[in-house]
Amino acid sequence: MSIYDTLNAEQREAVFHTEGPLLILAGAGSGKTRVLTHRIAYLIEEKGVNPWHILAITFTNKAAGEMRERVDKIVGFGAESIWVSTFHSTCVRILRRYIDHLGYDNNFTIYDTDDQKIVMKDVCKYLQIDTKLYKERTLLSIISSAKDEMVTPEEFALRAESDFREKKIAEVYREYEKRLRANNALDFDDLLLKTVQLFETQPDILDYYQERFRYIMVDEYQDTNTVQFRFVSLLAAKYRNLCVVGDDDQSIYKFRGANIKNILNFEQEFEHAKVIKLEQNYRSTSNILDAANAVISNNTARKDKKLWTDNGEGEKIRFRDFDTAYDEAEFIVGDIKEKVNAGSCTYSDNAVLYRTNAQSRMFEEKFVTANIPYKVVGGVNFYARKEIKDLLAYLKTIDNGKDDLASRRIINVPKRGIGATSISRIQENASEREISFYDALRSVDLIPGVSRGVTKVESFVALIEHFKQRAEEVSISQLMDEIIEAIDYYEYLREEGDVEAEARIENIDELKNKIVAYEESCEDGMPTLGGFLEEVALVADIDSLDENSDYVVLMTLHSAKGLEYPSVYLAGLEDGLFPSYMTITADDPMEIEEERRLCYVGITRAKKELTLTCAKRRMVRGETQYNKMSRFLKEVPVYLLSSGNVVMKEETDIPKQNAYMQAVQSFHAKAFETPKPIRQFGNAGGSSSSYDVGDRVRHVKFGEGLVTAIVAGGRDYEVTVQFDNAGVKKMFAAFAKLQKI
DNA sequence: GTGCCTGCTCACGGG
DNA sequence: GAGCAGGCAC
Repeated sequence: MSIYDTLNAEQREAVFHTEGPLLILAGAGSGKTRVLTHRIAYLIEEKGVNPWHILAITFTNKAAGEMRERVDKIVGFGAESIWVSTFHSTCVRILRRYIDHLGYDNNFTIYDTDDQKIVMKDVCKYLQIDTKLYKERTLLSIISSAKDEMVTPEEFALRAESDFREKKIAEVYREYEKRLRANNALDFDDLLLKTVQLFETQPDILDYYQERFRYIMVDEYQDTNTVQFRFVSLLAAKYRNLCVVGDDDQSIYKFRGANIKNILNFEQEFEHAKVIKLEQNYRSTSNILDAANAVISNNTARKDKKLWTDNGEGEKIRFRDFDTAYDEAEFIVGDIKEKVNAGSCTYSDNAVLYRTNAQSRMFEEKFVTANIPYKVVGGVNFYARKEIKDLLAYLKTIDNGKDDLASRRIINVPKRGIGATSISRIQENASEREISFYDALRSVDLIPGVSRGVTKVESFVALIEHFKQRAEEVSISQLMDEIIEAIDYYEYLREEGDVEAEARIENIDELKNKIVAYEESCEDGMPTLGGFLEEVALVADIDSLDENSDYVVLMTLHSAKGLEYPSVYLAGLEDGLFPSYMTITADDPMEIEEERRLCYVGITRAKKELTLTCAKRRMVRGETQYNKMSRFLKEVPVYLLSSGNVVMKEETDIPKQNAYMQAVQSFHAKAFETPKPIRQFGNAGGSSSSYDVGDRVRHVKFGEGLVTAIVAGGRDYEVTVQFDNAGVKKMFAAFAKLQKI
């Protein structure tokens, strides 16, 4: 009996096919991680491949960690020399050794989204860009896509030709690049791009890695973008032992450049590629799977496949609709509490999934009130929090003074009386002399116009120099404590924001824990400040999920990819929220298909129980929205659903819409060609406030009148009313509070 | 230089 | 509803 006997025929085929390109189309829950780990074991134990020659790439550190753990379990010897890591950390490891060939220093810093924004702000100021016409966010996302597509600033400028706007953006791109380079910094996209540039310009380095990585495996292949594809192709070009695993139905990262063609055209790109489909699902009940299959079958752009399982039917899928998002959250929280109290499951068996991070707040409130342990994944990344970034900026400045953003961040935190004017003068001086911001601080007495701040700056420099000395003598955690002490950081936080201070201090404790964990994990080498900073730069929020703790997990559908739970709640299934308003109104029908794949991902996370919920009314950015139930809900066959105690009848159009909703919809049917999410108008109470052209209405001040026109404006509807005693008035529906009579 | 107020904009997803 | 730039008083 060998370990491979536990695999099914297709899985075994995938494991045994070790030479040449291989595409594994692995449906949700079809055991692809099992296949990958067994394949690694097979390569080493049966094919005699040196573990040193194996590279496995995943998307998150968490996935990498899991794979590493499972590989360690089945590979007896040499597992530690296999590279299992994310695209980004793989690239960082390569760049730390060789980026000097591209004119960077090997101890470059990595800029996160916040850092990018600060640089972009500077760039716009410098180029006198009107940030009303060109928003920083937009500019950054254009640059990001350009990098994903491997378009350099020069190429971007060429493509712009005579288009004024494009030319302007090209200028911004060039300046942004210049500044990153001057700061010896790379952004996330650069990590991939620079590695590819390195490979393309340095054949000997490429050859070294091609020889090293003779067997390459890539997980979640459907979410690779162009530059990642290029990276993998280059590495695999020599030995062609490339095994990619993916599911086109789970491609949900188009917005950050994922190119679904990478998987759809794999067989054209890599000649004689073997394709294996894994269609048996080991995760879910057949009811859940049938629902997933039914939904996804509405997509046109997909490879044909159908998941099946012999897990048995299981429970029906529960469907509940509520009046408000408040009721929805209350139901889900109460339901989980009931189940756990009855002893039928633990908290950690349950996950609540939603489309947007903003939806988490309502659930958080309810979980807190119900005293249920929970964890929200996503939202603000731990390392993006102000207090954490402040302290890390101290560490960065101490570690090497080259990161201008870090030094600038902390020079006046806590307040030292060094203001914006002094800071910009110092920055200008630093740029002129082509030295770093911190080096300029050291000779601040030579900078004209900063006389008043000189002593303050000097004492800041003395502080940093002192800690540089201490960094040589004490551990990182000790250093951290000394810094917090010296700058009286807790006191500073308490003065700043009263309510949040305690939460921030808790976060700092968490940071200290992470430092200690890093120090302990470095058994092979000395823990260094630089090493720690590098590690935290690439951490994603999802990486912090801990299976051993008992809490309910709340996260977006995007974060849930690759995870599974016995019981899943899919909340907020409303047109306008999920699928999102943007995709409904988009010209490109493919956008809805991407949303549908997201829905498919959500459904297939569930092993035993799936609960779908929606609310008629919810607050979105401060205003009440009325939404129809999601079109995806209607794609789930009615016979799979149960609604409360009553099993749904086939012919019922779910849910039964109340008179108000119908009225609102008929109004919209006239206002728009296509159905759109329904927004609030008239009074918020909702029962009988709808009116139409030709209706008699009552206004609180103007009395009674006749509605003569309703025009959709940007945010609201402009209603024209012929009042009996007050003449013709035009007013916005939300404010007018007109009552139909 | 700092702190407060106001008004404006933005609101999908993430390494 | 939140975060931020800009204006203003101290």
